[in-house]
Amino acid sequence: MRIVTWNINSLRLRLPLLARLCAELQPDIVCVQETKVPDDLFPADAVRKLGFAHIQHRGMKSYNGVAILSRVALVPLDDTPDWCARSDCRHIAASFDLGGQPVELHNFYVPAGGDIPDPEANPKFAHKLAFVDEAHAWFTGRDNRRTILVGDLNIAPLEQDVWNHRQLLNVVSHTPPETTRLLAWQACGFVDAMRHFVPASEKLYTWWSYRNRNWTEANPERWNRGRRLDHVWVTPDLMASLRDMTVLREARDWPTTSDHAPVVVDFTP
DNA sequence: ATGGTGGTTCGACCA
Repeated sequence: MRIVTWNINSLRLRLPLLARLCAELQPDIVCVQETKVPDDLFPADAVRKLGFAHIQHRGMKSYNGVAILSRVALVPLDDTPDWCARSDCRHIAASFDLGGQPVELHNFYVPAGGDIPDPEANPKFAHKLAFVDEAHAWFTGRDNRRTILVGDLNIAPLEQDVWNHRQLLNVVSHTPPETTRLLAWQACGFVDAMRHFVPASEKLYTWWSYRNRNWTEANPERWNRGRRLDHVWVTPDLMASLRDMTVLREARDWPTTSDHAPVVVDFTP
């Protein structure tokens, strides 16, 4: 069972790249964020042609939007909160069968939080912190079993999740109020599945800014200034099923691609 | 300290 999470930054614009991803990786389930497509305009036919007969999507005009594209049957999970009472299409969940038992899959797109890391001065940052607190509280109140949580969480929690820890300590995505909250949410019942495969002492990124041009090895000044904003968490009862994890870094070099790379995780039943 | 790029939608907002 291969699951991919990818902030695709416009599903309609990048349908050809989704096709390429599927041709190269043959994923069973793809969780996408920032689809930027309202539900009535969702390109369901094109997605079905890629082999995903089972689709759950929650979108709005212009912003946000999440979807789960699956080759295997999905049972939608509808009793999820309206985070921060905004109806802004940042979470969708469903369960599917893994080895004869259901697994619950949550796909999140956490608010980016704007530029100023001060909740008093920046309502977007306050929203981000409140969103993570709410999600933490909701999962804390549940019996988390056989659950996978993926998505663009827009926070790089560990020192080696950014290209320069000290330099980014006051940059939104890596500030202590964010990283502390994210790790507290994770600790309420999850294991970091990416760090299960790559030790915390090694650099690991999933996002490279569009604004950093010429980020090639030939340009060491700007090379590889990444952050790990995308995550895969699992409940401990699924750790024995974890088989492999890859950040498809090469996808960040595809023409007209997203600023996020897909994260691929393989499970065995 | 600033501005750098990209998507949605057509001026401004968001990332």
